Amino acid sequence: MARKKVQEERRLQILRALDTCLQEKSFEKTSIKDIAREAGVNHGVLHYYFSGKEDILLSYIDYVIDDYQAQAREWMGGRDLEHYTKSQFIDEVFAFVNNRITLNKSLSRIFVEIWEIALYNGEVRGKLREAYTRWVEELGAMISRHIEDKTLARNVSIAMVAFWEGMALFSTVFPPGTLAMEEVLKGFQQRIVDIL
Amino acid sequence: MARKKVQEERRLQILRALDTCLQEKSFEKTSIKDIAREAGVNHGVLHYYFSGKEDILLSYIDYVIDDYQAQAREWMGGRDLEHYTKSQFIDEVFAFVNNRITLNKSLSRIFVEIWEIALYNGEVRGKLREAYTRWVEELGAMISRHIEDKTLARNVSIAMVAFWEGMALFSTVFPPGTLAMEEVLKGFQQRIVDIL
Amino acid sequence: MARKKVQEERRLQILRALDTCLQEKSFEKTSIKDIAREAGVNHGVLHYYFSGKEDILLSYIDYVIDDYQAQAREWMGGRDLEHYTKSQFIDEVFAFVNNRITLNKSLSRIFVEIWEIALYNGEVRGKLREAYTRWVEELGAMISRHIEDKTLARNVSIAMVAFWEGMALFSTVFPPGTLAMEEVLKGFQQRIVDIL
Amino acid sequence: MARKKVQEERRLQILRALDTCLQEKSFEKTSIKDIAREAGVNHGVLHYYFSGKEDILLSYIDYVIDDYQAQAREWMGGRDLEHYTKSQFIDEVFAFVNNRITLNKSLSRIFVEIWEIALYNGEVRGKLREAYTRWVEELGAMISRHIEDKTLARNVSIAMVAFWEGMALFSTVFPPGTLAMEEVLKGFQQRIVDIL
DNA sequence: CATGAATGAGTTTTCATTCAT
DNA sequence: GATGAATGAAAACTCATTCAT
Repeated sequence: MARKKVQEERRLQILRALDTCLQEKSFEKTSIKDIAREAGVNHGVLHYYFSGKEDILLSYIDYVIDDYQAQAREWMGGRDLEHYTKSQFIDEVFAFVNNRITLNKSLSRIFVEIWEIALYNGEVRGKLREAYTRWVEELGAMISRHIEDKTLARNVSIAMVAFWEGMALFSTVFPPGTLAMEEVLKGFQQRIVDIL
Repeated sequence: MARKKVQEERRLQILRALDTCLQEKSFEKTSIKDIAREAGVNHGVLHYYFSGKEDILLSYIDYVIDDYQAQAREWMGGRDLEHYTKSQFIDEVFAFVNNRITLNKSLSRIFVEIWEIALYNGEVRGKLREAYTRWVEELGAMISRHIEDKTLARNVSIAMVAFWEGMALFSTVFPPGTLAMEEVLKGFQQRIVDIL
Repeated sequence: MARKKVQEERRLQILRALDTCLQEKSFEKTSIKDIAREAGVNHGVLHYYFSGKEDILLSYIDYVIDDYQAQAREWMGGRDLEHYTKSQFIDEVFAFVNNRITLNKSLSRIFVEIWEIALYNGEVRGKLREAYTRWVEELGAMISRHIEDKTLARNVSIAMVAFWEGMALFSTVFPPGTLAMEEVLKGFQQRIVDIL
Repeated sequence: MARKKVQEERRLQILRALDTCLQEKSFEKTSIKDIAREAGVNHGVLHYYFSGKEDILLSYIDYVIDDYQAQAREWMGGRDLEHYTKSQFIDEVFAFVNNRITLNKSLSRIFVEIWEIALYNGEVRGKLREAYTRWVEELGAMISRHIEDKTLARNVSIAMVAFWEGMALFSTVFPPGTLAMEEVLKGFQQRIVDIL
């Protein structure tokens, strides 16, 4: 039991180290030794806990996706969505997404990195597809409470996620303040209110 | 003069080869020899025409951006935007962007690759910033003809580009038909019509 | 005493595991962990019972040689060689050697492996020299009972062992039935009868 | 043309370097850098001329086998076997094999190494099988000129090769003079004369 | 005694780059 | 200008061995 914990902790330590490394180098350019150095462990242990660099990557992606899904669950659990009015609901959703995702620059960077890896790696692509599908579906389910047309609900949720991702993309390239990100997000939010 | 032309042709040949290579491997994993093989030239010449791998990359990005700006100019030149009605204008813009950009999967892949490189490379980031800034501005200028509020025009154009980019991102991960891309694009287009 | 037995049993368990491993990988490519896995023990204990990988090897070679000498002794002990006729004797010797050694493919493989190690390892070479010397001498002694010329007896026994080893070598490379091994062995046996 | 020559020369240089290395270390323990050092070239070139360590090995084995088949051809070409008497023929064959093969200690070492590799490597095993098959067949064809029974001819040639190989094996382990190698070989030769 | 986490030397391989021809 | 041979740095990975628990 204690053993398992130690193992899991070590793995997390390594994944967190990779997370840090990715803020300054691409995964491709990040060497096993870089990660080890950042984690403060011998590079050999990375091969002890993971079967190779690809395994680290895949585990890392799971870790990132799990983490942000946990955040989403936590957010949902913390409020009584059932009794929200339409605009209260939208306010809350945007507040959450804007602050935790779209305007979270370091998360956005990580995701751009993952999108790129997905371009050439089917397994990563699968993970991404699954994560976004779930996101769209859960958002769609929430929207459905405020709208009749289910197809519209789904399409709106796809559009919302696409828009958020596009904005996140911009946040990695434009220095804060350059693009009127907040304003644009607010404008978009207003349109969504109008639609629902 | 002729000399210059030959040189320029050789460079283009190499950049086109890289373009092909990027459809199956990341830039990082694409070797100079891969590009040379694809271009049908000896790998040594790549160092004659370019100062190194990074130089090829930078030139390639210019080439890609120039190419798509040329397409945009050609499109704009080919029609009399001045006399378009609002909805005609929007129809045309979406038709162009959807077909040539958002749903152009191989272009989207290239751009995801470039976005990722920009994450860690200031020069590339600059090129991207400039390209998107220009895009937003030109779109904003066009929109301005149909709307009073100039700030709104700009914000709408930012939102449009962000949305298109998000959809392009999705197109690289979701098999065609999985997400109701066309429908979502059409729905979004309708909202833009409503706004203007 | 009991302690010693347990220890000895553990060592044997490990050596038998190595024996199994060598059927599919060279000693060089067989890792300590491979052996441990095969033996069903933790790899750490291999360093407890043996001083290192080389020590395992040396012990293993002793084990193999001891084992096959034990077989020989058992064979000799089981029959009254004193009263055999010349051809009875030859029949018996060949029957034993052919079945237990020359045509024992997995033993032959092990020996090829050991011969190769002996090429570069003086200690192993010594063990091999000693084992073959003893074999030649014991065979020579048996032959001497049926022949006057002692030098001839020795030379014949050397030739016999060489021939058997050569045939064993072939058995590791030629699929059974490819070379007419049995027939050749029988023909050779006949010549030996003729000589004695 | 000249290019090809240079390439072939370089490859040979590397294979000869491996040959030298194998006199003191097994192939497994010989590193690419060892071979490069021995050949007096940068280790990178080994990957330029060969696709990897296995390719070097395979090429080397071809080189060794070709070399010794060339020796055999040269030997055969140099004498008028048609007009030899039986015992002249046997004399010559043994003289050649004894000196060039069986008692050529460094060649024997190489072959023991190759036999061992063949144990675990199907491609090498195939090469060995082919080489020995050819050897047995050519020897059998020569013997057939002096004997009626074709099956016997073949079996005798198998036995001869097996015996020679066994003796070669001994030569790698017993210091010269320890075993009465020459005498044994002479005795064996006499038996062959008797048979034919 | 047993375990398994940790170490670090060593191996093969890749590749941008240089340079003589 | 083109060619391809050569260089050397750096990467991922393996593994015997050590050692604290």
